[in-house]
Order: sequence, then structure tokens, then C-alpha cells
Amino acid sequence: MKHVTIKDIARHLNISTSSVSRAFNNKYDIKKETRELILKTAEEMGYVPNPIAKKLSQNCSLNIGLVVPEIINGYYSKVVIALQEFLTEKGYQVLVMQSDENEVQELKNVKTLINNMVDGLIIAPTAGNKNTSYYIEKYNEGYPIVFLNRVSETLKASKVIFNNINWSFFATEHLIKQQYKKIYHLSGYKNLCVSSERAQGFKKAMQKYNFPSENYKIIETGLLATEGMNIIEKLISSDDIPNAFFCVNDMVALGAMKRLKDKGYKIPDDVAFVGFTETRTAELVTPQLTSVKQPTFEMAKKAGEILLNKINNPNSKTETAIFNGKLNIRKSSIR
Amino acid sequence: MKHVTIKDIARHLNISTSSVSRAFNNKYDIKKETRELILKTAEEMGYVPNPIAKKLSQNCSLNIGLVVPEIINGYYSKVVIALQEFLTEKGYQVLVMQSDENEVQELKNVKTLINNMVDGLIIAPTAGNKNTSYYIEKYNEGYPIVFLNRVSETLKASKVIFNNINWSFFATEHLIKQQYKKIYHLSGYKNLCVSSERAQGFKKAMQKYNFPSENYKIIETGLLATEGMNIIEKLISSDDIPNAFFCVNDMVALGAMKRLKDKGYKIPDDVAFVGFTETRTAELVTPQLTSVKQPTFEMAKKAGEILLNKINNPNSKTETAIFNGKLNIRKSSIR
DNA sequence: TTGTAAGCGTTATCAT
DNA sequence: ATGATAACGCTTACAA
Repeated sequence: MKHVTIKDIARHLNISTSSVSRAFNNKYDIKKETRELILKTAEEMGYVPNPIAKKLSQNCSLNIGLVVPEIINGYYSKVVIALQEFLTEKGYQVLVMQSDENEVQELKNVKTLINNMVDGLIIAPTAGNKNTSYYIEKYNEGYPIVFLNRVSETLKASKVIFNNINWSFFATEHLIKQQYKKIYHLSGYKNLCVSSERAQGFKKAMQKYNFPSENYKIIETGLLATEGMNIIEKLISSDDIPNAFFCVNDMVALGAMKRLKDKGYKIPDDVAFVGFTETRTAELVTPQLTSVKQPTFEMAKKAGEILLNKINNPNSKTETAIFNGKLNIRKSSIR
Repeated sequence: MKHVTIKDIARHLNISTSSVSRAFNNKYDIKKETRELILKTAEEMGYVPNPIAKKLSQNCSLNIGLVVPEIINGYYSKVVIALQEFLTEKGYQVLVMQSDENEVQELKNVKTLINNMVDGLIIAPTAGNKNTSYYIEKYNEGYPIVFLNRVSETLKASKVIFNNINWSFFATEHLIKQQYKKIYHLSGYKNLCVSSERAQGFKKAMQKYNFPSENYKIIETGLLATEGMNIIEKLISSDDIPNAFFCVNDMVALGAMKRLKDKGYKIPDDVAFVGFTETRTAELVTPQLTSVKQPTFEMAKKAGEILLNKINNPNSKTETAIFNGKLNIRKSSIR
């Protein structure tokens, strides 16, 4: 159990610790044979460098902090996987913390990670923006931070975001072209910027195609399947079911669809559905759900790239990457 | 950006660093007023203790390593969340690494975490057992490790597992009592112990209720929805569809169910389904899927408890916790 | 090419 | 109650 240290090796070979250190870092002058001897002995003695000590003396941790709203959400699992893959390969370790869609927890996470001396942070914020000013303050002090998703295009910081407005416009347009005449948008929380952007895209399409205002509606729900179910109950009881729903995400769409099916509605004949941010479940339900797919892996990787660039080059400029997606049309929305 | 250190405070107040340290640790003698003065000044100066230095000098990291097969799987997301919650409260930080169902990656993860001086490890192994001997070697050296799930009851190490045999027996029994006469089990990989245990439970039920051997079958598939879909294609083409399927997990069940529905089969009238390890999707499909629910949060927490106990009391004995679940009966399996 | 020694930010054992 | 000081394991000027 006792860790072998650089000193043990030095003593054993009757050389100095600096030589041993050099042998491992291989960037100062050192004789080839000495180096090889050291490495060989180290191997034999079962030496493993102590990263903690390394961090302390180098004042960098080779750790990156990643803060996500929730890991159980397939989208963010993908983000975690993608960043782990990308950053591990670059020699970094990813510390993941999840905020549980809670701003207080999120701020705690960020502070914990900063205290643990991560070299940089990737933050996918939860709804609300109470913490933004704190993050921006850190950002302006030069702390390497990249925001991912759920931040406004106008935020003055490096970020990777999805073109929500355009793609919800396209998704809505698809429903319009399928001749659905009365279309409702189930939106997420108002204070979540991806929600409001998707609502904007929806509205834009409604206006471009001159929908009379009684034929469309934006209804604030949430992000969970149960919330999709609940809103359907309400709409049914007020006898207000449209021909089609465009939903802020797949979970809401799936919940709403489920409840309508249970009540005897036929999908897509009675009511059509389009979701957003494709989940694995979209293909497992009947009918399969039309949805906007985001290039999640690419977006996460891009965030990693921007962050590493900032870490290695502190004067690098603020960088914003905006991604486009793809509308996967399936049976839930075609006549 | 420059971190304020204990030294800065000491210099500023014209006292020694040891006093400052004492003020924070509050376990050595120190005068109340000095302590308060120090804490106040520290606050003002924006002092934040450096955990890296602390780790180095205390030779413990207050980090726990958690290795899971894949984070995108809802089951393991829950494990991550549960352990994060439990361990954070106890003052530990959780480093999550995922193995991507790959034994080589898993071994790498474990070694990375050990090198990073985690105080203990919770390992939820992937399929296969190439690495087991390495883990057991470490375990026997006294390294605190707790295995979670997917390990055999006979493994000589601390572990938290689910009673797969009994609960797949109950799940199968439920189908039998619903009068389904021909029942197939879609099993996972043979070398994954939870798969073989669930297959055992299935077989036990078949034998107890004297099913003739032509009326049941164990078919090895995998753990993914696509694998459930594929096996249905095969069975249809060989005209070999039973009255009911008991599946190794929900994803396989959902995939199989989807494909059968697409082919015009009625669920549960033509074919019934029972899954395992309830997913959120189980309630979103039509009909809703009957499934065995595991007490995931409790199991994860128990693993954390056993681990902390081992860390704080190195002589504590090997401990095994076996959990029971609940069969949530839904429409996919009732006539 | 190698060794010496200071330093990273703490804790903890001595003295005082 | 407080202060010096060594120690944790490693890196890195600087000297030799």
C-alpha cells in the first residue's frame, strides 16, 4: 500500500531526486542511460507518480470541471461522454457535477470545482440566471470558462449553442406544410433561454405563414414527460385540442402523446407531434416521434476545444460557436 | 486570479501560518479572539483553502472514484446521482468515469483513479470479468473497493447486489399466473452475471410450474433496444413467436415490443411483455411496460456507506448487501 | 549532465 | 496560546 516516491528511487540508485524527476519529464538534459536506468528501476519498484504533488508544484491540475443540469437526461449524458472522450485523450481528467436543475446547487458545484483548482470549466446552466453575473465576473478575471447550451447568444463569453430559433422555425414549418391548421407549442420554462428561443422560432413561422391568432398558441409547461401529460388533461377538459403540437423537447412530446393516445386520439391523424432534441425513446414509441436532432457530440467537443485553447493561450479571444441540426421526420407528423 | 494563501493572511496579521491553519481546523488550542480575527480577515482577503495542498499534506484526497459501464443508461445515472448526493454530504467528492461497456477502458479508469489517489472506489463492472483478478488483488492489499451490481454473489469482496434470481422468478411467475403458456426469455450477454442470474430465475420458474421444454426458451440477445428489435425479426421469419416475453431489461423489451407492434401484433393480447430494471420510458409507451423496479438509490447509498466504513476503519470486514425489488404490473402483461 | 535547494500551500510536531 | 519548522511528493532555477 505504501506509495513508492521519487525519493525512494533516488536513494536506491544513489542519485538526486531531480534526476529522477527529469527522467520522467524528459524535457531537461539527462543522459540516455541514466534515464533508462531510472525508468527501469522505477518500474521495478512499482513507482507511480503522485498527481497531487504534481498539481501542487505546477499549480495546475489537468482537471476540467463539467457542470450539467442533470445526468439522467440523455442529452447531457452524451455531453459527458463526448467531453470525457475528447479531454481524456488530451491528458485531462473530467470532473462531472450535476446541478439537479437547481441554481443553488449549481453555484455550489462551480465553487467546489474552482476550489479544487480545475484548470477550466464547462458550464451547461440550469434554467434561471441568478448565477450568471458570478460566472461572468470569474470569466472576466480570466478564468477559463466555456458555456454550453442554454445561454443567450448575447452573453459576452465563450459559448457553444444551438440555433434554436431557426430549427424550431423549420420544425414548425414542417407541420404547416403537412397542412395542419391549428398548431400549439408546448414551451418549457419562460426563464430558460432555449425555451424562449424555441418559442420565438415557432412564432416566427406562424407569422410568416399568416396563421390567424386563434389558430396558434404558446403554452408554458416544463421539460418533463409528466408535465406534457398534465397539460393534455387541462386542454381536454377545456376542449381545446389542436391538430398538431410542436414541443420544447421529446419528453414533453412523449408525455403529451401518451396521454392523448390513452384518451383515444389517433396520432398523427387526430393530432400530430414534433419534438426537439432527439432522445433514444423517440424511436421506441408508436408512432415514432419526429424530432430535431442536435449534433450533441460535436457541440460538446467544440466546447472542449475552445476551453483548451483558452487554457493554453490565455489571451485567446471570446469565441462563439452556433450549431445547426437536422429534422428527423417520422410517423408522428405525416399525414 | 492569484490565490490568497495562509501565508498572506499570516503576514498581513503578523502572526504565524500555524495559527492561521489552526483557526481553520479548530482542533488545536487557539484563543477565541485570535481565531475570530483570523477568520474575519481571511474572509475579507478572499481566502479559499487549497484542497490540493491539503491532500498532499494529509495524504488523503477526500475523493471517491466511481466507475460505471455507461452513464447514458438511466440506471447508472441514478447511481451517479445517488452517490454524489450521499458522498458530497459526507465531505467527499465523486469522480465519475464511464467504461463504455469496455473492459480495457474500465481497467484504465480504475488505474487513473487510483493514481489520482482516490480514497476508495466503487466499481460497477462491465460485462466480462477479465479485470476481476486485478481488482481483487488491490482489494486484498487493503484498497477500499466496493462492487456494485453485476458481480457474482460468490465474489470474495464487499459488494451491493440485487437478488436477480428471485425477482426474475417472480416476474416469470406473474406471466405464468396470467395463463401465458409459451414464454421466451430474451437474455443479455452470457458472460454478464446479471444476465445469467435472470436467466436462472426464469428457468427455475419454468421448472417449478412444469413447463414442457418446447414451451419455453432462453434466447441470448444483448442489452440494447436494437437487439430486441433484431431478435424479433428473426423469430418472425422462423414463425416462432410465443405468448409472452420476459426480457433481461426494459430496453430489450421496448425494442422487441416496438417491432412486434409494427408488424401488427397486439400487445398484450397476442404477445405479453415483462421487462427488468425499470426505465422512465416504461410508462411512456403503449401499453405501459410491466417491469421489476430495483431500489437503485438505496443500493448506491449502501455501497457508499460500506465504502466509507472501510475507509474510516480499515479493519472492517467484507460486507455483502443483497437487495430486493418490486414488480410493477402494467398493461403489457395482463389479459 | 547532474546535484542542491527553494518552492508549491497545507498540516502537525515540537518548542516556547 | 502561539511560533518555528519539518514534512507531504514533486518541479525547476541555479550552481557545479
